[in-house]
Amino acid sequence: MAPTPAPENSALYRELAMRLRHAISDGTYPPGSRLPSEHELAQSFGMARSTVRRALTILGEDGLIASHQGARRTVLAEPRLQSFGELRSFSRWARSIGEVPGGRVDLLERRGASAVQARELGLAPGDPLVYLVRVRMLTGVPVMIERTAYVERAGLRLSFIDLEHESISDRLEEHGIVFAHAEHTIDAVNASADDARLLEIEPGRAILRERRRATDPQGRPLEWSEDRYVGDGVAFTIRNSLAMSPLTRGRAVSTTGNPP
Amino acid sequence: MAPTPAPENSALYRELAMRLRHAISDGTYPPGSRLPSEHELAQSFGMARSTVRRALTILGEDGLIASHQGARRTVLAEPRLQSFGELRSFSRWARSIGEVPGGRVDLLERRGASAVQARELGLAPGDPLVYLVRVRMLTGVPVMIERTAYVERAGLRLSFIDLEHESISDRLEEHGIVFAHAEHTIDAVNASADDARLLEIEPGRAILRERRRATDPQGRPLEWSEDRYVGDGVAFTIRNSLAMSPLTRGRAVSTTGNPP
DNA sequence: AGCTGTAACTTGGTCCTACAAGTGATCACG
DNA sequence: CGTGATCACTTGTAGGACCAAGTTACAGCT
Repeated sequence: MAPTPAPENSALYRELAMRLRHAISDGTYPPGSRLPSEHELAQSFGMARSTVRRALTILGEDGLIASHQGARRTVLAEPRLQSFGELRSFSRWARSIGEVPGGRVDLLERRGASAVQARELGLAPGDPLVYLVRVRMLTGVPVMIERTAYVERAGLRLSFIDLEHESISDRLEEHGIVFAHAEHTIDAVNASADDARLLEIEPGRAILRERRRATDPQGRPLEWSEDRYVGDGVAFTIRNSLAMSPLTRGRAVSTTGNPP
Repeated sequence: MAPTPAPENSALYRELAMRLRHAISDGTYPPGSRLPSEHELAQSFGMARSTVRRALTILGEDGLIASHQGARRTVLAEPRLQSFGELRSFSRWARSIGEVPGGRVDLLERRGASAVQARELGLAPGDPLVYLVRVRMLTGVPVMIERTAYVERAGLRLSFIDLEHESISDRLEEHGIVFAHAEHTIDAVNASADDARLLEIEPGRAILRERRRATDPQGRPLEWSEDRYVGDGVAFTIRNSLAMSPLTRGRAVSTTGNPP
């Protein structure tokens, strides 16, 4: 058999993973049930067992199925719609849950990198970058303040974007700037007077703070952002397994200094 | 070549992944440098390319290396000591960062499941479970309140454990109760009067709340826990990539009701 | 010097085989 | 009727082959 040339960006194993995910969420394989054996899947989809295994590995990493030597795989949970894009982009996430994303630009300027920003973006202090502060809303209600420093390469493209309504991620990707890796640090702080004003809440309310550094496929930093979510508006969810755990608990570092 | 019989629980590819991880953290392959090619690694470790690839896949999922068709893999970051065990167990985590874990039991009793607990643990409301409230400390300083509901199977073992000093996870594993999957939901709330008293902070301070459901390898729920961390004491970190993203952002659900 | 085209190298994807190790159900036997 | 041994099935690990597609470096040409 000739190895299929892969029609689009879709590999066979990713295709199958997607199909199985759907099959789980549409009730073909409800939680608690067992999946067909690797052999059967290979047979019925016309691919090799190794390819099937690769697809199943993905579902396992997502925490959707459990597997043990000797026994058929068990469906654990229904998949949540989630993707890297939804996580990085507020707009995409908002649309995916049926809300209307909105934003108000509070500040957009070219400036020199602070010490923290320089360290996180791999620049020298004072190197030029683009700094953007936005209040993000879900269907009119403010839920998050976003303070992002973009490296120049990405940031200069921002001038051409309608920041109030368009998705920065979408636009940047069209210009060949792709976000591939991200590191998120999550903790809790009390709302400052400034936060309270922008989010229309009382000062002191609990804020879920996410600091994020995103890089391109080569690992070069693209953005460093501090997002502050209204405490009771948003939650983060992680699934992990013995085999794979991308989540770490750490002592909080006081990188509080995100400049005015 | 006969496939090596695997000396311990260690598979070849996991062995190699571990070695590479060490090689990265000890500076052999510093961030920014490129790894040897799959072929070279296979050669020098005497294994097949497919096995090497499997090891490299793991590092990629951990966000340690970036890889692109055609070019050698690039080292992105140093590995953080992290493991599923450290994430689930406060004791293990504390020891791993060089602190002395401590705890004070506030409450331990057998009781009937509340509606929320029943749903999360797959029980009927009123079914017996074991409920444990502890204040956890790092080197004497309280940093977290842990309110955990164990299914009976796991919970009944608790009576034999010295809850103030021993690690519950360690002990339960010795009894054949293994935690294999977990789902964590993280948001921020303000400290209640009760929280403030137990954690020795002022009421209203920002609290990082982690709700967690852990299951055994078969996917059967073992525990459902709500942990409240002092906001400026602890942070969670997640790495993710285009290829894999176990982290989801969701609207906060008001599962606030963890009983008195 | 600068550019271009090509060849060698490198990773991505698919398929195959073989064997080890654990599970589950059947079946024969006491 | 229970019980234990057996065996087919299933997943885990390892090795290997082949080609596609992207990157890099170098040689040679202008």
